[in-house]
Amino acid sequence: MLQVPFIRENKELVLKRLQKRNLDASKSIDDIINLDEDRRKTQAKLDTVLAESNKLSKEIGILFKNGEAQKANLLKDRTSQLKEESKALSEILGDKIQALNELLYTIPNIPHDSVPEGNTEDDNEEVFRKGDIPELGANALPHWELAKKYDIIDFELGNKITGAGFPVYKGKGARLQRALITYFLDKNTEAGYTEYQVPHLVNEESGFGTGQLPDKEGQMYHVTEDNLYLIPTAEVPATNIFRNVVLDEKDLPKTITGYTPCFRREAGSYGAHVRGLNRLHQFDKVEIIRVEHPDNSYKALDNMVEHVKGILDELKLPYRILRLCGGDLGFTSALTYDFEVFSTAQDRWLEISSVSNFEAYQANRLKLRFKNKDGKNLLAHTLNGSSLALPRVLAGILENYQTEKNIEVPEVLVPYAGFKTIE
RNA sequence: AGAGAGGUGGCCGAGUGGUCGAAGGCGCACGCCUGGAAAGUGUGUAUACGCCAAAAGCGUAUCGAGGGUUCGAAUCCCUUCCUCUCUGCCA
Repeated sequence: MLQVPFIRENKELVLKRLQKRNLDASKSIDDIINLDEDRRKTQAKLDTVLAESNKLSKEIGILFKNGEAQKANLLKDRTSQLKEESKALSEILGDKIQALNELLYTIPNIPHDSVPEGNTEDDNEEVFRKGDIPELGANALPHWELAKKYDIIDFELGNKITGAGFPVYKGKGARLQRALITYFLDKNTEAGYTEYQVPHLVNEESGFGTGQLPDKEGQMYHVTEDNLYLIPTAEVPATNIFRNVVLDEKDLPKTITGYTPCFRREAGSYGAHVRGLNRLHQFDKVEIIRVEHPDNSYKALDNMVEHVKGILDELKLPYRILRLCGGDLGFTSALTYDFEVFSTAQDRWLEISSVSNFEAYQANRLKLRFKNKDGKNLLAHTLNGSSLALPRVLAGILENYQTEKNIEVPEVLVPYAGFKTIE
C-alpha cells in the first residue's frame, strides 16, 4: 500500500498519477489525509493519558513499599479514571487505524511516469518486436487440435478428474513441460537467480503481504478448513520470504527464481479466448523475483526485460513487448512490461510474461526494509516477472513449430526434452 | 493426533507482580592502548508511532500473537500460533 506521509506531502502528484488508471481518488485521498490527522491527534491524547497513568502507578508502587497505603489508595482513584479514558481512546484509535488501512487497501499503486494513458489493452504501448512469423500453410491447426492429433494434452481427461481448465499432459507433452521448466530454471540460475522451492499454499498474511488480499480474494482458491490459499503465482510465497525482514544494504539485491504450479479461479472468463491452453485454472510457471535498492529498481526492471528477451530469442518465437497503459496496469504495479508471443494458428498474441516493478508498494505491506549506511531503515523495492509461464509458451511452440507431418522441438529444448520432434 | 517442555534484544541467556526496554555474555561500531595486530580497556549498539520545521530531546507501545486480571504484567489467567522431546499415524 501507499505510504501515508508520502500521500500527505504529494497529494497532487498522487491524484494526477492515479488519473492514469482512470481513477478519481480525490475523495479517498482526502479521507485518508483527514483520518490520518485524526489518528495522530488521538494517538497524542492517548499517549498523554498513558504517560500520566504510568507515572502514577510508579508512585503507588513506591508508596506501598513505604507502607503508605492510604496515600496510595487515593492515587488509585485517579488511575482508574485514567484507565477508562485510555480505554476509550485506544478504541477510537484502533477504529481510526482500521478505517485508514481499509481505505489504503483500496488505493492501487501510483503508476510510473512512463506509463501511457489509456483504458484497455488496446492502449498498451508496443515497445519492442522480434522474430519472424512463420508461414504455416492452409492446414495449420490451433494448439488444442495439435494436442489432440499428437495425443500430448488431454483436456477431456482433466475435465473428468477435476474440471475445465485442468489439462492432463501426456507422453511427450508431459516431457516437454518438464523440459521447459528445467530450461527456464537453468537460464534464470545462469543469470544469477537462486533457485527456491516454496510452498504452494499460503496463509492469509502472505496474501495481504503481496496484495492479492483483499483485492483479489475471489480469484484464489481458498482452503477454508485451514484458511489457506492456493498460490496464484510464485510471487506470493517467494516475496513473502521477506515479510518483516530488515536486510542489510550490502545484501541487496536479492534475486530468486522458482517453479510452481499456479492456481487461478478465473471467475468470469469465458468464450473462445479461454480455449485450450489459453486460460487455465492450474498452470505451471517459473518466476523471478528481485528485492532492490530503490535507486536501482528501474535498472533492475530493464535487466529483467532483457533476460526474458534472451530466452524468447533462444526459443525463436515471434514476440513483442508492451508497456501496459494505466487502465491495464495491475493493482500493485508501478510499471509493467508484458511479453506476448504470436500464436500463428490462432492469429493472436498471447501473454506469456509480465515483468513489473512494485516499488515500495508491496514492501510497505510486507514491512520489507533495508538498513542504509546511516543506519536508517528504508523500504526496499520489489519486482517480479514470469520467466516464463508455460502453457502459452507451449501453445506458441506447438503452433509455430508445426509442419505438415510433425511438430519440431525448438533446438535449445532438445537436450532437455530428449527428442527432436513430436509426431 | 495424544502427553510433556518451551518461545525474552543480531545471537546466547537472566529475570515469577512495582523505578524492566529488560542483568550478564557474545557479536557489531567507534575510541584508547600497540610499530601493526591480538589481548586488554572505555563508550555505544532494537523497532514502530506520536510531539517538534528539523535535530536534540521527550512521550507511547512492543519480551511469539491476541485478549483478560491488576493502580501496575516479560512475570498471573484465557485463547491461538510455532518449536523441541516422547507416543501414535504416515509418503
